[in-house]
Amino acid sequence: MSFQSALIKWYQKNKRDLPFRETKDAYKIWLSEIILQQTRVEQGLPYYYKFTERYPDVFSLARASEDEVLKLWQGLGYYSRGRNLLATAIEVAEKYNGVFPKQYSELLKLKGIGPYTAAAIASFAFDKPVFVVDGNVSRVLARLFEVQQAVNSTEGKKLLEQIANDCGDKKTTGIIQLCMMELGALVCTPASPACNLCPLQQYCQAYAHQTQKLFPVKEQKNIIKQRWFYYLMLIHDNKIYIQQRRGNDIWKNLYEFPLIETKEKISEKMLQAKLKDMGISDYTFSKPYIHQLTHRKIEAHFIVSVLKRKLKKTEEEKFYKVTIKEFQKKYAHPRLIEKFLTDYQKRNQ
DNA sequence: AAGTCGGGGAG
DNA sequence: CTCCCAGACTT
Repeated sequence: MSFQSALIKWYQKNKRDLPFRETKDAYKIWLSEIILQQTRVEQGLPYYYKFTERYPDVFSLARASEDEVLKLWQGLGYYSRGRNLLATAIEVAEKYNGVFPKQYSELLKLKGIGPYTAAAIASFAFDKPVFVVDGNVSRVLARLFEVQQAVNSTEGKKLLEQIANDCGDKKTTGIIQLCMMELGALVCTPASPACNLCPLQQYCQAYAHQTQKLFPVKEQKNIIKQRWFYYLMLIHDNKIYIQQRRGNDIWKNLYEFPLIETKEKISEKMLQAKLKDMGISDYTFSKPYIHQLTHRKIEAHFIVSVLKRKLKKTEEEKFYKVTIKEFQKKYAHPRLIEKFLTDYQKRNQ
């Protein structure tokens, strides 16, 4: 028996029931693929349900505002996916009459759709024989064949794609693709693969040599850069000041409190001077909130001040004013801020 | 080719 | 803590 048939057999018995596998609707498949980029199925699934319920088709999504989409996307991260989601929905609705293009090359032109997602849609929705190597597949293949090249190098990616394409013919590509992804997610996991449950055990070179931990090979270590955020929760008239983040930076287009970002950690005294310039004298200084990401560590403090009067006109115009409840309910904001607000409300109830 | 974009879960 | 996930875009 070939490893392909062993794999397919395993898949049919062990696959998870996932809603986006039960449909051929290109819209829903596209939506699921965008949500699942760099995101575990368990984490993305609630968002898939929310989005398909609120926006059952591409036209309803195309009618939404970006604020609305980002609010629904809140908590999932990589918010450019949410922005591109809307942009592409509008383009498909207007330029393509609401029908997703079937060709890989056409799909690739749409915002937020790269090589993986274009192939996934072409394969899953339109049964095209295209194979793509995602994180799961690269791990399975790297172990199966003890691939020495780094999976995140140009050379390694090329090689893996060749290997992958040799794994199936035109008829079996789609199913083999799904099988390998599922195997990577359920059995051939990064840290401690369940080789005893693996249908490919007898075909696996890494298993034969007990070198599972050495594969896949990766290059480059992560350098974690630090940032320091001082958020001002300024309360006036029972409302707080907020602004929308602009520029190509983390949390683009999400909402936040007025922010003082510094290149180094600064003392409370240094901050005091800055605040005094803004006319803020009476305030409390929160504990540090450490927001740890893969390549960023953000240390945030929250300065809470109840203002006796408005900010200066020039400052006042920079911000929106809303109640805390409105902010939480209607304005997409980072997890970090939501965490602070939860603590804040617990203390003040 | 390298840097950047989030958040959560596993180990 | 560190690493990784149904990757894509910018520089």
